[in-house]
Amino acid sequence: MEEQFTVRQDKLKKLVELGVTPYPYRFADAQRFAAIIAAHRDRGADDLKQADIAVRCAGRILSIRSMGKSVFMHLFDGEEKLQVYIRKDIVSEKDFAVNNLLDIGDIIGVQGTVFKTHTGELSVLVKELTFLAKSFHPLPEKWHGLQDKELRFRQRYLDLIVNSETKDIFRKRSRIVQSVRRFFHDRGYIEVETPMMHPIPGGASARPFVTHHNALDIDLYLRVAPELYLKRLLVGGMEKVFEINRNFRNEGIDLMHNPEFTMIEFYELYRDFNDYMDLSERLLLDLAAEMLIDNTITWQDFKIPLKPPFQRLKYMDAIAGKSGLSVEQLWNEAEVKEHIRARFPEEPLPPTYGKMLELLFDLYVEKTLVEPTFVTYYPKAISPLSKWSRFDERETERFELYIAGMEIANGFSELNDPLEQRRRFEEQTRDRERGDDEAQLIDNGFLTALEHGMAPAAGEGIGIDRLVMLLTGASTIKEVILFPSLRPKE
RNA sequence: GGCCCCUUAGCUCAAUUGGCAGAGCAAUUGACUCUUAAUCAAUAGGUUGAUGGUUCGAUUCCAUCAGGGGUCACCA
Repeated sequence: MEEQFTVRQDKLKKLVELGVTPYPYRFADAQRFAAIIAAHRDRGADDLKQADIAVRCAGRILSIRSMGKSVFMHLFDGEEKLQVYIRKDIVSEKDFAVNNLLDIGDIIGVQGTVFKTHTGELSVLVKELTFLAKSFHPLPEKWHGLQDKELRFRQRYLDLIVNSETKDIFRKRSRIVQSVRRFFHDRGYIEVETPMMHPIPGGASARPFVTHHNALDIDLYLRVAPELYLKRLLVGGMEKVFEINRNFRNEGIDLMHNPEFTMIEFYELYRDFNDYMDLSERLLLDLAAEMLIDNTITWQDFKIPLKPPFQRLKYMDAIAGKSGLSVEQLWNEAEVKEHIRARFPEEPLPPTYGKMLELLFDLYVEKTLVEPTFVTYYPKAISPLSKWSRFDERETERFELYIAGMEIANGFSELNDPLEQRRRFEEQTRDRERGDDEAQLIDNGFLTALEHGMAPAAGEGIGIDRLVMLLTGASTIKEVILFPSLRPKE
């Protein structure tokens, strides 16, 4: 422990005595291991010997097998492993002395020629060795990798060095985000950035984090959603916009939730929620084609084929189907209250009618929505930013997409009647007074924007972390966030 | 936040009803010019998460605390 640290510091001193620069500035033109392997993997040993191909590459030492006057090491360039072979009769005396002071975990650069060992492994015969960095700490064990979840998350760099599955997940995450971006750019959307700090937290029902701005001497809230700012852009005539960024919600941490999480929200003028269900389906199928085998999500115990068209199910029908209540009974607050009291006496009675419906939905429906399903026509009471349904004033043109019992997307025809929007906010204020502390606050700046006239529009948000979970099979949200929220230690 | 489980060497894991805390890898020293879980010989490494308690004796039993995992609640 302490001993390994001091031993390795001594080795660095000895390297300096040999004339090595302990922290050099650059090692340019290093080839990626993957490229070297791909270029020469299929060539025979004799062929390679004759070709005498020079390569230059760098990586972290993962293993050392020394036979005294010759040494094999595996290097890792963050992506692939490559074996290098150092012989006393080939490298300079100094380089061989440097080699003898190397530890697993150190980073070196090498120049040499490509060859194949007797067992056929493509390797680099080192001619020149460049010391690049010392590791004072030992790497986790090579057989089992790093198992301890806490260490994996707190010291993610170790996880990335030792566990290749971790690296795969984040490479896939990058590809997914890239594909999503391309999807919207290809359709003429422009990417925007709106404030992360809001004077009034809005756009979603959630508790915010509070911070303070000293110069203005005001409290600000980390945003729970960018929605109200993106819709201001719609008023400004930005016809198609999207933003991929973090939202912050002051809620619990579990398999599906991290206090900061990544959302894409996108909006388009002259569209409604039907258009956006179609668009969501297209996006999911494009991603599936790129990321999945047979368009099938493998997650937990589920195998879920993504087959269009996705099922569409009205919110109230969904609850009615599972609860035994009729849709008309569900529209009656007294009946709903009675049902909850009778069937779920242990549940605290929600403070508002909307919350009661949400409770029933969560208890009866959510986990059953394994196949991709658009739940549609959410009640007005729980959808303060959605436009009322053209068929039933009690409902809104809102949908949520569920896959594997997880909420993945939430979209709607945007409410663009400023007077109705103000009434909805006022209703939220009444909910808040009844004890719903997640009810939304009145954002007068947003209302003023709507009063200038907003064309009909559709909008939607998709949780990127959950999407990545589904597409990579990751079991928890912590596996798809590089540095998930943990209690700080020490 | 409630409940349940976990915490032993740098890492991965052992330890009989409560009876001297062990192994592999990593490390140190030595041998070895095609090894790849390299091999061989030797060595070192521990306040068993922390603090109290019970006991002749605690990794083991009890209490409190800390961190983590799982679950429930809130939420996406």
